[in-house]
Amino acid sequence: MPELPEVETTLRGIEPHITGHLIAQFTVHNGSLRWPVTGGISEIVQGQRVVAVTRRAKYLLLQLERGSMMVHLGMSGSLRLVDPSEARRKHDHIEMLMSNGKCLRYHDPRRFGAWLWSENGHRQLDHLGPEPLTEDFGADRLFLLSRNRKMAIKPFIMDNHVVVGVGNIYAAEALFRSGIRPDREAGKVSRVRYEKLTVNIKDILQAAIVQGGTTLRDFVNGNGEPGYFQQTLMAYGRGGQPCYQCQKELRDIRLGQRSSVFCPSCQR
DNA sequence: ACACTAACCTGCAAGC
DNA sequence: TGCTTGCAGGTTAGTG
Repeated sequence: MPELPEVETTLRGIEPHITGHLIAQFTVHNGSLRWPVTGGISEIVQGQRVVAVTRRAKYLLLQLERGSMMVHLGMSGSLRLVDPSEARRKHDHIEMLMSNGKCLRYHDPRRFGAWLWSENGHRQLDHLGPEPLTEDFGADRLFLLSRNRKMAIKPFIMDNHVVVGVGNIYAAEALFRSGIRPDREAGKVSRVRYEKLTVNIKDILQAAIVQGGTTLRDFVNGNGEPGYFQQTLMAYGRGGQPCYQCQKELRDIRLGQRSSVFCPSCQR
């Protein structure tokens, strides 16, 4: 799944083909997602115009005339624009036929994703921290929020209350570039190192967006094309292999049930 | 408030 | 060949 760059890539791929058009038909083939999607949703959204498509954290928001649909891709979700005549694949759970003839298909083998309709906002968005690529996210915030926190720094920067959009891949990469061990206690990292980390988080996310995201197994953008950022990964997925900087063997430890690769020599 | 675990589900690779 | 195990991009709900 999709971290922030993959969601942003998806947004840019589908937005121009969706915005301004009517939802002609909305079909739920399998509504057993994180929260059940009932067939009744179809009657509500059909006939409504898509006013805008935006992103908040890893959520996509389809703004309709009388409310909004919040879409999350979970771990294995993807959205693709297809010709309606194209055969539906296994795990294509939801499809949205637009008045311009385009069909948006939601594919999600693990079904950790979500499609939620609301007329007046989504409570999931209420507690979210700042967007990483805006001025609202800076080193001061990381430094202040981390004081007296015993938690390891990697789960700390992956906490959506702290900052959104930093998932397992980009957390590992940002810490590698910053020379910070992922298991370092968040409250003991200096302000100077948080400044470096902040810059690296922003740089990496931005670079990944430019390259169309990271495709590990099956991520595709709105047009079915893969991303290329995986060619840039220095740490993620490289446990046991030599560090590109010092040739020492990269270690793979578990933090908060997530694999965390780092270089014991370059990261302290 | 904080720290930590288990859970949701399918697919795939590795090991026996 | 098959069976079992563990792991995978995220988030929430529940425990102390």
